[in-house]
This record gives sequence, structure tokens and C-alpha cells, in this order.
Amino acid sequence: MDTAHIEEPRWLSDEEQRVWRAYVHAAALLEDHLDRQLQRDAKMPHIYYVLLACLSEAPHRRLRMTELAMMMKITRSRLSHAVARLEKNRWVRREDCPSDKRGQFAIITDQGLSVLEQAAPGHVNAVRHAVFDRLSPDQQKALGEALQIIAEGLEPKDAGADLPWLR
Amino acid sequence: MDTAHIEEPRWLSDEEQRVWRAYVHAAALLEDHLDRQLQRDAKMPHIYYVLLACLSEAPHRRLRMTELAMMMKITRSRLSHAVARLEKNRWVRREDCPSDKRGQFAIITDQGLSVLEQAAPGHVNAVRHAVFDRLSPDQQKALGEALQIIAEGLEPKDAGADLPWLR
DNA sequence: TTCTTATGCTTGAACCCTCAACTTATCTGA
DNA sequence: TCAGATAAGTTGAGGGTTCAAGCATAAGAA
Repeated sequence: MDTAHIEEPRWLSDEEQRVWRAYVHAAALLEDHLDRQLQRDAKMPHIYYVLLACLSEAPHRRLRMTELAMMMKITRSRLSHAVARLEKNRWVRREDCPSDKRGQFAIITDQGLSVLEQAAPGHVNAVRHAVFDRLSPDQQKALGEALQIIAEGLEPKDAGADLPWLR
Repeated sequence: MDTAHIEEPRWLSDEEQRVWRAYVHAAALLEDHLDRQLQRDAKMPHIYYVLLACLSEAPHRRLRMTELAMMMKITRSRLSHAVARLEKNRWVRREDCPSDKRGQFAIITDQGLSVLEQAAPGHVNAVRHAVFDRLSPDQQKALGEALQIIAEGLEPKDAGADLPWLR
């Protein structure tokens, strides 16, 4: 009997399952925790905080939409919706790109900057309590290295973040 | 000048920032990747797969709603909506608990079980490719330990998962 | 018992994200 | 120069999640 073409899946070992479960649980609890904290204290979910933080550190407090999307590892569509929402709050505004008429800059406003500064201490504390206060330097280092490898492996090699059929 | 009462936040060091960014990126990319794979191949997001998997391993293929929510580290509300959706697909059904008239069991159906079995190999492969194929055994171990510590720290000590004011 | 509080679970509105389709603009090559 | 092809970004529908409120039952106190 020829079974060479059948992909017999390699199930996860007990050890691997434990690691995987730890990931699933930690990710669920952590995202929840941060979202709740920021939603309560700054009226925005975690990802919107990251968005503002990226803009605040960018050269002229501005980034092209695509660049920002790649930085944040989210789709352009998602970013478009997010910026639209933040624009309503007057925390971000858009501006046309002079050199490419298709292009848009997202720019953090003074108001957005001040909201970000108000939110930052609470957010950093939440991260610290949840993660860094609990791990030894070695554990932190190991965690970072493993996650970096995972992230790199999933990075879309080709630009088309929104175009899954290119995969 | 008395500044003792002012909480000067301890910002993240460069090293800590790198670790934190790695987490944020890995989490975003990984959830996205798994959701997309499962949505394509099994018409459900990752969390619904986990839900079915939990039920499939439970004693009589059934769990009380609250128990399942705690296992999955999600709110009862979210679970309620999720089960409602899976019930429409006939992958899960509900049953009243005889000993507590408020209680409900969620039960995976034969159909749900078969969908789960069909989806499992592809999902395991995705996890393997993204995580375990890229990390040495030591790295896996370290990752698991760090994540477990983080998860434990965020576990709600008191039962009230839905009641944030109890903290 | 009866009153009070706590528990189990659901609901609907508001919000967020995904997917596919679309618009406009830029690039490429014959 | 001009017709694809590609790129930047947006849109709306459909579906998932959150939050606060609600209903019904159970447990505890008086």
C-alpha cells in the first residue's frame, strides 16, 4: 500500500502542548489585560496606543499609511479604519503626500500626543507588572529571543500584506 | 518640594523594549496567521477551534459554560456568543443542567467532532511551522516557562471573570 | 419562611476587524 | 505613448468582542 503521498500530521508532544497552551493562555490574558487597562484609562484599545506611540516617535510625527501598517504588522485595511476612528477623536489627522498623490500621511496631533503622554505611565506599569516584574533577566532574554524568531518567521517576505493570494 | 507621592513611572529599558516589541509583533503575526489558516480551511477563527478542542477532550464531550470560559480564559459573555454561533453550525449544542437550573452544558456534536478532526492536521502544521520548527528544545522550554509565569500572574484570583470592579 | 445577595448565563448596542471589491495614481515595457 | 500591471489607500458588509444591563435561580441571613 502506497501511503507516501498522505500527509500524516506530526502531532504535538506533551511537552510541546504545554508550551503551546502557555502561549495561548498568556496571549489571551495579556491582550485582555492591556486592552481593559487602556480602555478604562485612555478610552482606546492597546493597538491604538501602539499606533499613537509609533507616530509620536516618527520623524515629523508622521508616517505613510503603508509604512505604519508594516511597522505595526497589521493590514492596511485595519489601519485605515483605526486612523479613521482616531481622526474622529482629533488625536490623528491625515495629510496628502505631495510626491505621490495616492499617498497619505498619518500625523499625530498635539492633542493626541498629550493623550499618549497621559496614558503612558499606566500602560508601562501594566506591562511591567504583568511581564518584567515576574521574569529574571535571563528569562526575559530567552523570551525575547524566542518571540523574535517566531515573529521573523511570520513576517511576510513579499510586500503584499493585504494580498494573501500572493503567498 | 515634596514629590514623594508622585508616581514617577519606571520606563522600559532598551533591552525591555526589545523584548516587549518582540512580544507585540509575534502575538499580532501569530494570531493573524492562525486565524487566517483556520478561517480558510475550517470556517472558524482560532478561538473557536480551541473551544471545540476543549469540549472534545472533556468527560462526556461537555462542559458547563462557566467552566469552559475559565479554561479558555475568556469572559462568559464572549463564550455565550461563541457557543451561539457554533450552535447555528450544529457543531455544538446546549443542554440544561439538571442539578442547577441556571446551568447550561455546551456539548460538541458528532458533526463538530468531525469538523475538528478535519481541521486538526492543518492547524497543528501551522503551529509547528510557526513555532516549534524554528526553536531549539531549550528555547521551547524557556519560552514555555516564561509564558506560564506571565499567564499565572494574570489569572483572576477571584472567580469574577466578568466583574472587573472586583478586580 | 422571607429578604437579600450572589451566581450562571444571556442579550443588544457599540465598537473593532476581516475580506473582497473598488478608486485613483504610478510604473513598465512594447 | 499608451495599455496593462502594480501600488496606495478606502469602503461596506458581515461577523466577532466588549460592556453594561438584565433574567432566573440558588444560597445565605434574619
